[in-house]
Amino acid sequence: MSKTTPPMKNARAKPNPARWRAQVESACAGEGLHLTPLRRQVLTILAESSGPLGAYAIIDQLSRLEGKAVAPPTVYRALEFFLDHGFVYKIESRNAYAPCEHLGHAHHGALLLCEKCGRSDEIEDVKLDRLLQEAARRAGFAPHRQMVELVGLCRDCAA
Amino acid sequence: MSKTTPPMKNARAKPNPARWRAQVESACAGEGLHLTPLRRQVLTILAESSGPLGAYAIIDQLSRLEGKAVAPPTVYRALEFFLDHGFVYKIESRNAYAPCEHLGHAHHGALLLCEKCGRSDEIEDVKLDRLLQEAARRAGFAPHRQMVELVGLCRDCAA
DNA sequence: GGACCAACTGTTATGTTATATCCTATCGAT
DNA sequence: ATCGATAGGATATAACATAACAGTTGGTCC
Repeated sequence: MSKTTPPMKNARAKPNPARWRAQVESACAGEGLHLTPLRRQVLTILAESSGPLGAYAIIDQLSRLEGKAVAPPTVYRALEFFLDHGFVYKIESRNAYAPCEHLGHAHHGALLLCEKCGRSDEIEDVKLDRLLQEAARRAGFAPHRQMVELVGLCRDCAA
Repeated sequence: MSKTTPPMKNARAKPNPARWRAQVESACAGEGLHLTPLRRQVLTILAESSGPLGAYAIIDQLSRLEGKAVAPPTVYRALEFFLDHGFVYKIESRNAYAPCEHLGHAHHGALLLCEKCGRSDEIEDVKLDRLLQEAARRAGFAPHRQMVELVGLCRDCAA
């Protein structure tokens, strides 16, 4: 098994994997999106992971679950589906993927990435969003997608 | 030549490549940093590019300049040097590298990335930084490095 | 029903980005 | 002169991502 972006050692479990799954399921049902068996598998893998996963970590896990080799495009396509609909976000600075809490609110969250335990927390801050929008506007820029990632130590690891 | 993150087609020239070079030179002199011939070459390549460059675009250019193949670690090591000292920033969402304006001010800038022309502008916003710091602190998080990237259309391309 | 189209998945191959490892050269300090 | 520290060369490989094409399924239209 290759050494791909793993869920880091001490990463704490997601607040509520089951809830996230349920939210995605209902959102898909509501919007007529196809939550196929394959996508459901990936959903489960992401939900049950203790932290953000690299695409190849997902590929490895899925291969185990399926009992046969799964090729990269299979997983990347599932990820694309989740990304497109805002169910998952990509952590650009790590090439990793994680469940997006705050499904409703057009996920503009900022990411807090612990460099010790690998944990990834999402925070919402309306003021922050407004400020970003405004700063962009002043520069004549029309933003479309935003990424805010803070790398450092989480509360637990700072101690 | 491989198809690596190029300087995008219409990317406008950097405000002042020469000034940036001079700033880096003087900063290195001041802090006793070794600005070796190799690093100087990479500096020049970055300064003269019309936009952010991928590592392999730098490798290609450097290979041309040197008249012989340059291996990836050579360039990655030079980039690491510049990144460590805040002379260059990495655009995580593009895997590209660009000169860092605002050398003095512990570059906390936000990046405005035009998805049409490829241009990358850096904006400083003290309020934004404060807000981020504060939001992190509220979450018990001690940030260390921050990345703020907005992808969208720049003024010129919006028209 | 049969023709068709769109969405999804499988498969193979390849492209792109980044690092590990080991070795050599240079230079200043002991 | 030796030694350690820093820089760079060379080889190999790891890690991340997409292109291109083929097969399958499920719906729609006639």
